[in-house]
Amino acid sequence: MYKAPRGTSDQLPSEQKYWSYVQDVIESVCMTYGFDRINTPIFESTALFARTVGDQTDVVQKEMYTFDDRGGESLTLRPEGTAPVCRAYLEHGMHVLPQPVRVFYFCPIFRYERPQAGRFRQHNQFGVEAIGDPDPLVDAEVIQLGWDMTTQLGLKKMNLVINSIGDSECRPAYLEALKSYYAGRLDELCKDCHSRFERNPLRLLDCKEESCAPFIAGAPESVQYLCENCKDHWDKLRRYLKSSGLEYVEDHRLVRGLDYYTRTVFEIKPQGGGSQSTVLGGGRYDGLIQQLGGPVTPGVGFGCGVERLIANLKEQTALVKDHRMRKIVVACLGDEAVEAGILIANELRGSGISSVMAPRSRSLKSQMRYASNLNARFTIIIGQDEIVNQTVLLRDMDEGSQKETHVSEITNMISSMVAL
RNA sequence: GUGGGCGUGGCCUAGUGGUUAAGGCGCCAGGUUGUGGCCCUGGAGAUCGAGGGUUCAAAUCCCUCCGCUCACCCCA
Repeated sequence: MYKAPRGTSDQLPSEQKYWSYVQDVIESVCMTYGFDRINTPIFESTALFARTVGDQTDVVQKEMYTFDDRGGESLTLRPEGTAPVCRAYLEHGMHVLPQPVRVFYFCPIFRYERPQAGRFRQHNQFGVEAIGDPDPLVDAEVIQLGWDMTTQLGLKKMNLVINSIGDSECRPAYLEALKSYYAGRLDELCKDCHSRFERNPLRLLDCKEESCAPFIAGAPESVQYLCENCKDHWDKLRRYLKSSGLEYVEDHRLVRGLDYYTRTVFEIKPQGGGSQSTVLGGGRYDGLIQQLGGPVTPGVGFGCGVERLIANLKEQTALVKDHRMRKIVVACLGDEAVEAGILIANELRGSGISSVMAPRSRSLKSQMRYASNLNARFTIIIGQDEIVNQTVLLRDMDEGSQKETHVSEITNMISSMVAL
């Protein structure tokens, strides 16, 4: 038996209401913030990600789905959404558009990881990018969009966490301070923190080991090492967030895993959420486009895990309406009736009404049961008598009542009743 | 990549050494002529994750592998 590959899953018909609900809300929120949709390819040149995400990051080191195509070119299934959008920005000369360019995407993301709760090898991300404006006002706008989306989805008890990790100007000094702080306590740190010390000191602040907690509490904070420009950016951002009434938590332990982030980083996660609960994460990436060979171009954005959004929706039992149209089932007795039934079903479809033929070579009882199991709104019954009279029986499955109707009137009649 | 838990019809579960593996949900069909939902009856559907071992006898005990799941690393 074939099964969906590890870490992937089918979005079954019964799940579709969540997906269309989330997509609808996302699209309308993005629209109100002036963000337009962009779609990029599902795979890109491997180098695009290796260069921007960072050679030393786990994403590049061990999580990319990379393959050579038949022409020998190394391609990679998109492991994140920002770099492709920046590539498209450059490729299509979007710097001539009014800046910042505001776009959003909704697409599958691939990472070769061990799956667990809230983590998959293929998942869907909704993300936004605002490219071409360094102003903290844009950071605030992007953050507010993300927050608005979660509230409009109906998610409660979410936390917005923000931090600033500086830029190429001031971060080196901070990293030095952090390393010298930790250098004296190396033998007291956990095994993972030893490798963090070497590979990615910022992540020392994110250790979940209890024994490391006291060191984190006393560690130097990046916001205290910000250079003039970064400090100004950080102060203004917070002022903008406050003035729009957004409640946020400053957390100096918040760091992000991708190398391209500068200054602002932020996350939205459910209160008391487990380990893989972050629903939305992003930040500013002022050096990314330059790294792609473009001119110095600032940008800010976030990625949001749609599966995690939906998991939260279900947990909070937020009401999500099923917008599927109820069906009309056409039940026929005899070959002649089937031919008449096909015509009627097609006529209904032509008027935008969902209609299906009941499975053939079954008793009427069985066809009725079928209609009932599909939660059909009406069943149209056609037998010999109806053929002769040019009529059908229209049965209301909710009321349990039925009446004989001339074939020429059936579509109008159903249209008016479905409209109710 | 590392560690824990778990694998019984499509789904949920009983069975923890002894005849044809049990039940619920779902599916299909019947309960007299062309009528659903409730009820009743019946049917289909499982090489008990796979392979090997112990035993007179294995879903049940042991080993290996595979899969799922949770956690770590890391991330949405």
